[in-house]
Amino acid sequence: MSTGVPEGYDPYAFEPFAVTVDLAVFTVRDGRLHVLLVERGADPYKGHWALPGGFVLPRESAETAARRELAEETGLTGGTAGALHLEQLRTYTDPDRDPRMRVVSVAYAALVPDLPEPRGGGDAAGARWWDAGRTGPLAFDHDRILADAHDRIGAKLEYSCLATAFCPPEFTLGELQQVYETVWGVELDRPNFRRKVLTTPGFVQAVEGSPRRTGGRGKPAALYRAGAATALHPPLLRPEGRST
Amino acid sequence: MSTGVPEGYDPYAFEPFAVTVDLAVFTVRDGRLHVLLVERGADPYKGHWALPGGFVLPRESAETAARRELAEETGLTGGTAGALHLEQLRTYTDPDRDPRMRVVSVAYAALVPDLPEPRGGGDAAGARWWDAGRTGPLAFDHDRILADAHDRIGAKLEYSCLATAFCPPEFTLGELQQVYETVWGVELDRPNFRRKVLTTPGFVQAVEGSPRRTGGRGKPAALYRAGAATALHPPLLRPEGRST
DNA sequence: TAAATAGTGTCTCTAAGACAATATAGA
DNA sequence: TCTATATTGTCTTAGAGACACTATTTA
Repeated sequence: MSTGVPEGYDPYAFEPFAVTVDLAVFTVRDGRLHVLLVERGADPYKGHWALPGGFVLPRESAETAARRELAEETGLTGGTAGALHLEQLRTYTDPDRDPRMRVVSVAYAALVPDLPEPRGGGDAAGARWWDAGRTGPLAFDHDRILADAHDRIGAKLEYSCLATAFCPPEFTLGELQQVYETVWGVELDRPNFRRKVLTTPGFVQAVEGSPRRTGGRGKPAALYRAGAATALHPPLLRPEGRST
Repeated sequence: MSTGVPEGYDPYAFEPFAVTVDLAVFTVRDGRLHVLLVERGADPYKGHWALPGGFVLPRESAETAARRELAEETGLTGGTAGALHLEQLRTYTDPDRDPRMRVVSVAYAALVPDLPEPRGGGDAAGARWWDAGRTGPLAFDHDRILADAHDRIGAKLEYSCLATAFCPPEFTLGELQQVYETVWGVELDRPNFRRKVLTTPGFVQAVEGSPRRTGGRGKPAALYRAGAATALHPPLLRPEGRST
């Protein structure tokens, strides 16, 4: 806004806008991308599943509201939720996107390591992880938001170090590779992936003292932590075409 | 929003949010990136320069509002403004970003070919193009929005065909190269740039009948139109580091 | 002619793709 | 042992960087 409020503008004169946040919370579980959904306990869309979210409070920024909702829905402590990767995706403003009133929603994508089942707090009837590719039709325009979020995450993996946000503090290169394969839906060559990750300065950092983790059978893998870098130069491009 | 409006929620019970759009309209002029600013005619920030923008009307999407404001501020006809590249950037929601009331603003970046001076319609005291790197402190949080917009445009040039949006319908490769050089603030090798553009399928399309345009002196350059592609594979990376 | 800009060709080098081979664990 | 996973290494190839050289215009 910039051209000034119209002379004599009264904030209460218009039908007010409500502002909400919607969250696409992703995790990688069993080699599939999962998203956190809540079951709606009231109309409209009662009984449908939807992205978690809620109203932005009068003295709150959208990001603060998003972190608050995330903590409520996932049962994470405030400290943990505060450290998660949260990224503003875009804002959905279609005048008819909510049948009750004019609601503008700021959507966020959040990436979390594999977490326990959510407790389903707040006013939702239930909450659980869904395979991101096999959700039924969601409430409101949430199918669109979910698709946009998946696209964005996939694109960001190419040129950022974001994939580590899906991993626990210490992880193997195999786990990191599985993040890429799961989000992109492709298979990558392991030696080449390894070379790319290790030759990108600051992407990952070896855990000293060579601790190793067993992944069942096979040779134990070395552990790494996320490095200091945030961007990838050059990017780690998907095998085929891209989006957006 | 998804967890349902609180029981008995009254849209008028809270202090309402206002929703606005802010536009970072860029063009390349004289080898410098320029942005369209308007001078504020009323408090707050009276006399300061700001990004053009305005309120989203009750039955309007944010993008519709942005195109309407763009047409008003630039004096473009509705048809022309409707075809311009307009990209939602992000939404700014700090509770104190406007001293008058709670205003949430959806920011857009627009790319236009070099245009005549704007007529400064609407309620702005004046409107003109500014060198994007030499604006004074702007009103509200518009310095931040402008910086974010510049970053985003620069990043998108790498992996999209967006640069043609800065060019007229028919353009030379030299003009296209200057878009990259201006937005990125670097110099590119002409033969290499040419090779990259011409070997990327669908980036540009030669204008048949070999019409040519004189750029003063020197050999006339061949003309091209924007091609059908929207993404660049592989991307056209900046010489040095990246952002975001 | 000189200067300016457009366009071509070529050599080099980086990094990605393909994939063979080796290492170390559990069954 | 066999199987599974991790790790190393090597050959090939696509594409970017550097830059010499040619072409076509105006002054």
